[in-house]
Amino acid sequence: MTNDTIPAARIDVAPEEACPITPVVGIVFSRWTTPILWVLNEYGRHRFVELERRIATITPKVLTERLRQLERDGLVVRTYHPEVPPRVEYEISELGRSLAPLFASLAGWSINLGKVEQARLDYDAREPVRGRRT
Amino acid sequence: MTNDTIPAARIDVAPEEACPITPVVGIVFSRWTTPILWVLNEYGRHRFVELERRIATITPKVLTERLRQLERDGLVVRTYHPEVPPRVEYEISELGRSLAPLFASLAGWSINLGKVEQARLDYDAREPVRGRRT
DNA sequence: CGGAATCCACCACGATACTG
DNA sequence: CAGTATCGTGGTGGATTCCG
Repeated sequence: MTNDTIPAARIDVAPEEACPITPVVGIVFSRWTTPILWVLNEYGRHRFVELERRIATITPKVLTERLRQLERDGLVVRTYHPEVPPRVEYEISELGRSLAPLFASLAGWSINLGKVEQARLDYDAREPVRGRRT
Repeated sequence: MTNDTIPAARIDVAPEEACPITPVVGIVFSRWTTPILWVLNEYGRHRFVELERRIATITPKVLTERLRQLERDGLVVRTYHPEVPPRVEYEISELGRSLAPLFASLAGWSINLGKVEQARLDYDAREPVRGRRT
């Protein structure tokens, strides 16, 4: 505990981000990951096509990519059943499940979506006044 | 509490997303918004350049864009002081401040980053076995 | 200082095949 | 069924320049 530990340093924070949660956001909230994790968490194990249908607007290619990434990050578990026809199942991992309270929090914040919508209307209503001074 | 509330409907979920938190994610976790909100929430009101320096890797163009978006969504308040030289200050709004617990949750989940890293190492270690069957 | 305007590069995503 | 391969594009972000 001598003073040869980090010398207070500049407050410039990390070189990368001024924000400690950025890495988590990158992992958990990159495109399509939330619908996938939500579905797996909420409705349990799914086959590929089931996910595809459940999410509907995702293409198989992108679904594959995202599932790979989630599997790699340890948030999703992939199980291959060597049958004919082949069957693959995806389920949320324990690590993935640990995100549940977070998701619940997020869902809870949804009650504020109306305020956001209203803020947008207000903003758009007074913004045509070009120049945006004041 | 009669059964004339939402008639069960199809479970096909929303047409857009199979996931109710997607809208919130779009608003709160789009690119750069977290560092900005985090800084404003954590360190209070900032001038444009201060934010620029604090975040460091962001370009003024993108910073402007994101600040506009956040202002429009009611998460950030912009105050213009007509002086010479001009001075503009950004601070988090009450609505933005309501995200604080969420951010704290996220920050708390950071303890799992090591597990993610380990999962990646494991995955990469066994993946060179091409074919990815099993 | 606090931006706006312009130009450009990249790649994530979508669409459309095809396969074990 | 559960993907992979290939191609094309648009939209986002970076770099640069200029302005009130």
